[in-house]
Amino acid sequence: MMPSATVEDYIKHIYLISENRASGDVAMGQVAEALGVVPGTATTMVKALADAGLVKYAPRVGVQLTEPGRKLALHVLRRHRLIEQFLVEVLGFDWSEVHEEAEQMEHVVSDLLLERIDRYLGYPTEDPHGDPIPSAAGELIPGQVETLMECPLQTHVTVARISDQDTKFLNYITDSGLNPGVTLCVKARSERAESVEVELISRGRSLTLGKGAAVKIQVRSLSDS
Amino acid sequence: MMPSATVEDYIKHIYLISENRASGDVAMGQVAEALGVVPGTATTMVKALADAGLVKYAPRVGVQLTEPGRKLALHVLRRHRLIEQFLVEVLGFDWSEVHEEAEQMEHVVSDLLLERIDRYLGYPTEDPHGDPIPSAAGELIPGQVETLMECPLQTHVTVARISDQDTKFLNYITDSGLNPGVTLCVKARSERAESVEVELISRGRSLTLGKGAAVKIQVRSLSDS
DNA sequence: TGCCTTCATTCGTTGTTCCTAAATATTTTA
DNA sequence: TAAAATATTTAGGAACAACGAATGAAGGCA
Repeated sequence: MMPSATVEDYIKHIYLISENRASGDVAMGQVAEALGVVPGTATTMVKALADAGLVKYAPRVGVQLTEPGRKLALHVLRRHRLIEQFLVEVLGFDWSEVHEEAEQMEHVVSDLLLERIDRYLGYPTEDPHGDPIPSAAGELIPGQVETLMECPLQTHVTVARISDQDTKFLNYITDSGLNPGVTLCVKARSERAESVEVELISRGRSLTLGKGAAVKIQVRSLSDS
Repeated sequence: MMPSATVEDYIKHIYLISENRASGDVAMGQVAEALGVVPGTATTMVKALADAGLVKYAPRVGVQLTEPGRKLALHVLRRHRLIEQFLVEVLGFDWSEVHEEAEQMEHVVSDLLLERIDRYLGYPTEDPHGDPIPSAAGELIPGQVETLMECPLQTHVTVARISDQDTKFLNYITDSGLNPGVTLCVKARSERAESVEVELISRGRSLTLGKGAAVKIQVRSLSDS
């Protein structure tokens, strides 16, 4: 039985929540919030997912993807990210506006079509936001990155990934010249003031970001691969 | 309110059925058959479509698209056919295998994406089967064509359109060399035997078709535009 | 220890969407 | 005009996805 779009969304969000947090279990509250439903709804749905073998559910503890669940999550993510990449690379979409579109299409494109898209794009490994694209086999190379709040100071780094899909935020990123691929250097950071001062190398400009924005910007040291 | 995929399918099929037949009204039986439901279901659904203002429904007479209904039908058809064209032209699909894929996607692509696809393709007027693509404004140039059962004998004509979406039939067409664009000449026709003898000009081969197949193959005289 | 707050679960319901089966009604046709 | 073909009505049901409110559990704090 093909999973419904709703099931795919639940599984995808559970994956995305647990991806960052090290702990294995995702709290129901987080699931409910991510999906925009009341907690009771999430509990019911997650139990159904457990019956379908996609998650392991421990009442009052949380939920965790099983191997089939993880496979499904990566499959959905692969569809989503390849579609985003395609929209940007081929159809000239702006990277900040592709998310909604991909959100719809990720539930209907066939494996065959996805394969063609992948081939057409030359088997890309990242989407326009810098997010890694899972392989058809269901593998994902995480790509080690640090946020602007953690990376070394006075070092050249490139923007690898913006971990937020909000169009407004992405537009801000574009306007500030912080797109993935751009080289920059963290000049100073103040934990107390919760701010980071960044120099954009190519533009020779500096700007200061608050912690909230800084943690969403992931960078890679230039020395790496 | 956005029409559901089911509503779009009903409207699309009502359009396609009435497109060929001159009479205004489509019988409920035909609607039911096209959608693969029992007649009662079609009646109920069509009444809902009438409430939504998409069709005019006369009990025991039939159903007819209103202007909004026609607009919607052409909009869906435009999506379907542009997607098919895109899959064939850009992603290298075979024209016989794109129908199912487009069937899914036609319900989710946004107007913006469709516009980009249209532009990317250079504003095509026909899909891979030779079906005309309605304009964004909801206009459709019918393109006058005749079937192999009607066209003049001993005249060079080109295949304009195959009015069947069945993969097996389309594969047969491909194998026989009767794809849209191919030039041929009807040598003889027998109404009684319900058969047509056709010569493929470029291949110098002849073949005989039954009436059932012949009426699905639409041609255009070479003298026309 | 025991209460209180927070978070989660259960339960009863709701609402949509789409469908079927079977009885009934109307038209057409022979 | 009766039989055959078509439609319509009625009653009902399954799947899906959600909510609100009552209940329950667990950890923090006095």
